[in-house]
Amino acid sequence: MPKDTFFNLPKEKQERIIEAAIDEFATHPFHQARVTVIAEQAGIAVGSFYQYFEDKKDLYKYLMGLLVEKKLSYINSDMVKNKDKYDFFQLLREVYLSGFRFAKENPRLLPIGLMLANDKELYREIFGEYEDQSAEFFQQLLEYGQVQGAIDPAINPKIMGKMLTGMLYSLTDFIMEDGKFDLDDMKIIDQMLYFIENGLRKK
Amino acid sequence: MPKDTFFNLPKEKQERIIEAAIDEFATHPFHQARVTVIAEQAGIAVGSFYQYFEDKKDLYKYLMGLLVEKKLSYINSDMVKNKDKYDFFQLLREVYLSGFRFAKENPRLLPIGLMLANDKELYREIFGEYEDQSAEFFQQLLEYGQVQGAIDPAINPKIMGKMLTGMLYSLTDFIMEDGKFDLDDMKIIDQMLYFIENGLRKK
Amino acid sequence: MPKDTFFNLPKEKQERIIEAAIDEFATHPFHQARVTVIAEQAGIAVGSFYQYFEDKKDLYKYLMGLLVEKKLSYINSDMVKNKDKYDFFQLLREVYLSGFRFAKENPRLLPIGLMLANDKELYREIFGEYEDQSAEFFQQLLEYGQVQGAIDPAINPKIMGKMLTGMLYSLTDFIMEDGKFDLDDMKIIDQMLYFIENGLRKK
Amino acid sequence: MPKDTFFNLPKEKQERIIEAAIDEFATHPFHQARVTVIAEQAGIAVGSFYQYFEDKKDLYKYLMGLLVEKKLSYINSDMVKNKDKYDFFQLLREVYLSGFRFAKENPRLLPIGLMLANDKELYREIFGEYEDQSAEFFQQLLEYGQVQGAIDPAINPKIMGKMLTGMLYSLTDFIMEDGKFDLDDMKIIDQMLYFIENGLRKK
DNA sequence: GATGAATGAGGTTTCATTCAT
DNA sequence: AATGAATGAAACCTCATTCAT
Repeated sequence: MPKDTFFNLPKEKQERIIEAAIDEFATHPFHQARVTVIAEQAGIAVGSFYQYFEDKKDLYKYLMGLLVEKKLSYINSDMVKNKDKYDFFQLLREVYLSGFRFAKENPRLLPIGLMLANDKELYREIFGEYEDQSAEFFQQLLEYGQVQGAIDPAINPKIMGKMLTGMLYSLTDFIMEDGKFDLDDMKIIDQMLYFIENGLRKK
Repeated sequence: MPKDTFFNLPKEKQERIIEAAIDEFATHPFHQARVTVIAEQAGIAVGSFYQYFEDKKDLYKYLMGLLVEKKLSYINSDMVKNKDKYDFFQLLREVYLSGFRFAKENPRLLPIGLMLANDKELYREIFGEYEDQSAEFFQQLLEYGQVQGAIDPAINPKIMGKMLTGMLYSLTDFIMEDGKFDLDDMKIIDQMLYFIENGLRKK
Repeated sequence: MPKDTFFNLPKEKQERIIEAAIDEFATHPFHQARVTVIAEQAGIAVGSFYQYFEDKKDLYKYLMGLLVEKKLSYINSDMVKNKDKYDFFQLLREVYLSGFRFAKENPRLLPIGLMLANDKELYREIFGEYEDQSAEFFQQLLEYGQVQGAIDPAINPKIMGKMLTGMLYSLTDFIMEDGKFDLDDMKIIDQMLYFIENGLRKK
Repeated sequence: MPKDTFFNLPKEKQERIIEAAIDEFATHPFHQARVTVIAEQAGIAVGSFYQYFEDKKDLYKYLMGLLVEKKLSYINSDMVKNKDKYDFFQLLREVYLSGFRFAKENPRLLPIGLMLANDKELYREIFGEYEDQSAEFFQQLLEYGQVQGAIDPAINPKIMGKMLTGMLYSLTDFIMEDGKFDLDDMKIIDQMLYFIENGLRKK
């Protein structure tokens, strides 16, 4: 956790630092990211950095917290709360849409998350041992869908949960390569769901 | 490219070095991987390392080449050559199976590829600007499938190519988390294809 | 010398600062002692510290002055003034006793003095070039004792002055290791003097 | 322990490094001593330093080992082995003489030992919890002397052990202030022993 | 006077690469 | 070719001191 000194800073300055950090961490894996660069970018002295944060990792963890928090803020909480009022495919669409919107509006945060995912050691230090929640979430959604009768009972929720996660990653890939595609956003989502729906729906 | 001195080495020694390198790069991102460790592991002197390779990156690039080569060796070349004799879903199954087998038999190579994928700068240096070939390959396959009449014409090959890639990644994830799942291999592949087939087949 | 601002402070606050400083300097050699810790302990801001003292050394010097002053306050000034009324061994006993009482009642001050004694550079800056006064004092006492006829004339006052000093240090060592010995205080002093008296008295 | 690389160095270079280290540690307390200075003095690169030693503390511990070893080499091992052939005061003289000779010939090592003695934390790390062996040694010698009948039974060996240690320290002080005294060496030792003998001998 | 954030020089340590044998 | 010591450019982090309010 950042020290109090950080939170006592004017919002504007806090943001400058966070922005600088995101810039650095988005372009370099943790160990390659340099405190000096962040400080310089943010227009503060290196010494100040260490008055705000315990060390480089401290800032990094904090950033990850923000990322998670922000990501969660994108999902329609109303739908989550009343998920029994919605049909499986409506829920799925919502999940994909929220992931999509988040990625679209926070493109620089994406690579940070991805890099972390590939540094097992660091990942564990930050998120502990807990597993890829995404796949698990989809798995539960699928089980629920099967109970509802919307999903083909031949589908194995565990395997398919993983697959839906993989496709979600692909979706964010589109965003990261933005500009290279002339497809409009809705069309992408619709395509995915069209495909998934045909693949999963009970026949 | 490694220097001639490297290729003049007895095969056994070459292999020892490659194995050591794989070990190190599989557990550490490029910048974290240490030449010293590789040399030690391989039982050679650090100085020798630099007589075989230009520098750390040189070895890394070479390794990547091997990886790609090896990966390609897993796909059934007969099928590729005579792909017009096969039906779309047969081809797809073959691709997934080869990816699966490769991952299963070369588990240490997987994380290397993943880490590289997250170091954009390095990636570019090694593979240049050229795009995710996997997605493109699937895209072509899909287009071919549509011509053949096997694939629903409402499917957008570009988008779906990306999705099939994402699912392929998920598949390798299963292997990397091996032991945690009690699913038998064929079942996983079958499930995936069952789902994909329902999702894509012309109705 | 501390600035006026320090002396204008309420006595209570001055003491808090001094106490904090003693705590820090008693547990860390000068260069290891941290201004921040002292300020925090004393409940003042770091900035304030520099309004009271020129710098860290300033406080340290001041502390040393206090230490010396306090130490001197322990010797029976009446005896010093009328030292011709007393016999050599009475005087010696008084000196050892005062050293003993000082150490006993100010245990935290002892290590500060010891540490300083080992940082020649710093020592010189604070006490200048002037020599170990303790040894010199004992030397004079011994010379006086020889004149008096109490001390064996074969004794060399310079050498023996040094030795008496060394034994005084050993005495304070007993205090610093307090609790480890089950000897009662008077017994220690008596032993020492018994030994010294036998060693020195004119035969 | 220094790494093998250090011991593989030509003796001459090893010595240059040790000399440089002694110089630095003799004039600065551990935390104040700078690796850079040692390296520069020794005429090696900083990087080399770390190829020879784990870190600063590693070198320091090694130095301490040398010091102890050297110190022990000064005592007449023949006498120690056959100590029952000697009289208490002969043994004591030998101990003081060896301490004296060591100090005389290795004046720069003395302050290092003294500084360490005052950094409790560091001391513990290097010598563990074990107590001032010097005092204990003297204590045993005294007990032996009492059994022999040479020493006044009224003497408390524990207290007096400490005192003899204190005087030994004073003796080394003479050496460290060398040049300031016009006393010749033997005279100092003789004086001390004359005094001690009178103080301790059974009457 | 009081505060506590801001500063930056300086110290330790790492490691890719070069050099000398 | 083979070796492994030598090098030095970074990088992280600490903390006395100054500054601005």
